[in-house]
Amino acid sequence: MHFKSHIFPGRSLQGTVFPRNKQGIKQFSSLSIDESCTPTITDLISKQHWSKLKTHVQNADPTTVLQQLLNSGADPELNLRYLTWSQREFKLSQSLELTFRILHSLALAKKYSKIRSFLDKFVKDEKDYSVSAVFHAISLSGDSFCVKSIVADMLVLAYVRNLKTLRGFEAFKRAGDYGFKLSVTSCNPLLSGLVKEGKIRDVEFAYGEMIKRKIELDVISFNTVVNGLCKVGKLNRAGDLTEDMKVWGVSPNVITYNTLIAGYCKMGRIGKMHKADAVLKEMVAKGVSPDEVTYNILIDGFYKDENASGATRVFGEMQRKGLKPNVMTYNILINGLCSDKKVDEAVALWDQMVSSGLEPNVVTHNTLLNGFCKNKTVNEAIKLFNDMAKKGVDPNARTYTTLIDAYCKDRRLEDAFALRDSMIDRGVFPEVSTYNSLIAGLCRKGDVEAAMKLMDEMAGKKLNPDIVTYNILIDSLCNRGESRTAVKLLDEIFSKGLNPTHVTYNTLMDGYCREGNLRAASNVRKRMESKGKQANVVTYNVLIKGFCLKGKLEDANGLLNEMLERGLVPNRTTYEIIKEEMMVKGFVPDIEGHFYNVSGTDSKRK
DNA sequence: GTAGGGTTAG
Repeated sequence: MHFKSHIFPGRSLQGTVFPRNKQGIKQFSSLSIDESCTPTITDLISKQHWSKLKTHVQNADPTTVLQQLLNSGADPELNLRYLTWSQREFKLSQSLELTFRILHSLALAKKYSKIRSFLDKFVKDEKDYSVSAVFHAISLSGDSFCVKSIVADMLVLAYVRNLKTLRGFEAFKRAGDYGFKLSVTSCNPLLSGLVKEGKIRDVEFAYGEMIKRKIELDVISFNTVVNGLCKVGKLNRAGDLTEDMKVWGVSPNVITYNTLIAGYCKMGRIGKMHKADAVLKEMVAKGVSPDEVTYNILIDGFYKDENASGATRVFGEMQRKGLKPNVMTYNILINGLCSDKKVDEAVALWDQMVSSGLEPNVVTHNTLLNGFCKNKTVNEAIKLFNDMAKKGVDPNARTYTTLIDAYCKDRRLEDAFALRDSMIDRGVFPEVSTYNSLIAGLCRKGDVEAAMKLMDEMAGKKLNPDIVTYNILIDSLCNRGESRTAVKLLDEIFSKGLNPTHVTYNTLMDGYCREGNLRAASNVRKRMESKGKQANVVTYNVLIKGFCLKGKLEDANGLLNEMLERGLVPNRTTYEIIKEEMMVKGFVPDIEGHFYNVSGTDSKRK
C-alpha cells in the first residue's frame, strides 16, 4: 500500500495547504491524519527498513512526511533518524525549523548525546545556513526556553569543536541576543579556540559578555583569558585579571601563575625574568606550590634570556624542592645548552637523563639533533638519527626538516632532496617548513627557478606557502639587490591572508639599508608600525647598522637611545655593530653590556 | 574529553 494514499487518499500532498500554527510551521489537522500511517512509518524507521520506507514515501514530499511524524508525537529519536535518512536519500536539506524542532524534543527527552552527534555532522556540512537563521530556528523550535538554551549551547560547542570558531563566536553573540543562557562547558572551549586563533579582542568581548550574562566563570575560563592576554603581550591586563578573578570567587591556581610566568618569559622586555621570578614569589606567598611545569617554564625562560646560570640555579631549586625533572625538563635543558653551544654538556645531560630512568622522546632527539646540526657536527646528527630507528623512536617531520635544513646550509642539496624523498617513502609527510628549508637552500645557491618549481610542488601537495616562505623569497630578492621587487611581495602576503612578521619587515629594511636607501628603510618601518608592530631589537640593529654604514653616527646613537627608552634589551649584535662608534663617542659597556656615558652626566642608561 | 611548559624553516 502506498504511503501517500495512506495519509490523504486521492489527494496530492504537494497541493495541500495546511493550517499554520502561530510560529508559522505547517501543521496537520488531526482529522486529516490517517492514524494507522505513522505507526507503519515509525516501525520501518526503528527497524531500519530503509528500502521499504523508500517505496513507502517516494511519492510523498519528504518534508511533509517529517512534519507528519513530528506532529504525531512519535519518538524524537526516530524522527531524527528519518531526518538524516531523508536528507541523504533525497539529497535535500530539511528545513531548519523542523530540524530544530526535533532537536528540541530530543533535548526534552534528555537525549543529549544524540543531539551532540547530530550537531557535529550538522556543522560539518552545513551549507549556506547563516548562524542567525539557525538561531531563528532554535527560537521557534519549542516552548521550553531552558531547552532552547541547551540546544544553543550545544551548537556553540559543536562549532568550536569542529574548528569553526568564528561561527561559534557568532553563535555565542546570537545566543546573547535571544537571551539563551550558555554554559562554561561550551564557553570555555570557545574562549580557548579564539585564543588559539589569536582573536584576543573577541576573547575579551566574550569574557565581558560572560560576566554580563552571569555565566559562572570557573578557573579554566579565567586561565584561558589570562593565557590569551599573555600571548599578545598584555601582561599587565593578565595580571589584573588574576586579581579580578578573586572578586568572582575564583582563586588563581598553579596553572594561572604558570601562564603568567610563561607570559613574562616570552616577552622581549628588559628585566622579564625578574618579573617572572616575582610571580613565582607571589604564588608561593599565596600558598600555591610551583610544580614541574613552573620550573620548566623558568628554566626555558632563563636560557632564552641567555642566562645559563639563572637556568642552572632554578634547576637546582627545583630538585631541592623535591620535584623530579621530567622528560620535558631535560629537553629544555638540552636545548638550552645546545643554544649556548655547549653540546658536550648537553650530551652529558642526555646520559644523566637516561641513567635517571627517563627515556628520551622524539623531541629530545630532535633537540640534540638540532644542537649537532647548528654546531657543525652534522655527522653526529646523522648517527643520532640512525639510532632513532634502532631504539624505536619514530622520526617525525621535524626530525627530517632539521636534517634537511642542515644539509641545505651545508650546501648538500642533493642529500637534502634525497632525505625529502626518503621521508615520503616512510610515510612522513613533509611540512611547509620542510619545503621552506629546501627553498632557502635553493635560493642561497641562487637557483630561483628551482625554488619556484618547488613552490609549485608544494601547491600540488596542498601545502600553502606561509609567511616564512615569503620571508625567504624576500631575503633572496634583497640579497640580489632587488629590494624594490621584494617589497611588492607585501601586497601578495596580505592578499593571501597572511601577516608579515617582524622578520618580514626587518629583512626588507635590511635590504634597503644595504642598498644605502635609508629613506625606503624608514618607510618600511612606518608601514610596519602602521600595522601595529613596534620596532624590535632586530629592527633597531638593522637600522643602526644602516646609519653606521652611512657614517650617520648621531642617528645611530639616537636609535640606540630610543630602543633603551622603549625597554628593549640590546643584544650582542647591537653592540658589535656600534661598539667602535660608541666607544669613540665616549660610551663604554659595563659588565652587563649596558653602556655608560662616561663623558656626560647621564646616569646609567638601561 | 575541558587551562599552563620543550624541538624545525626566516
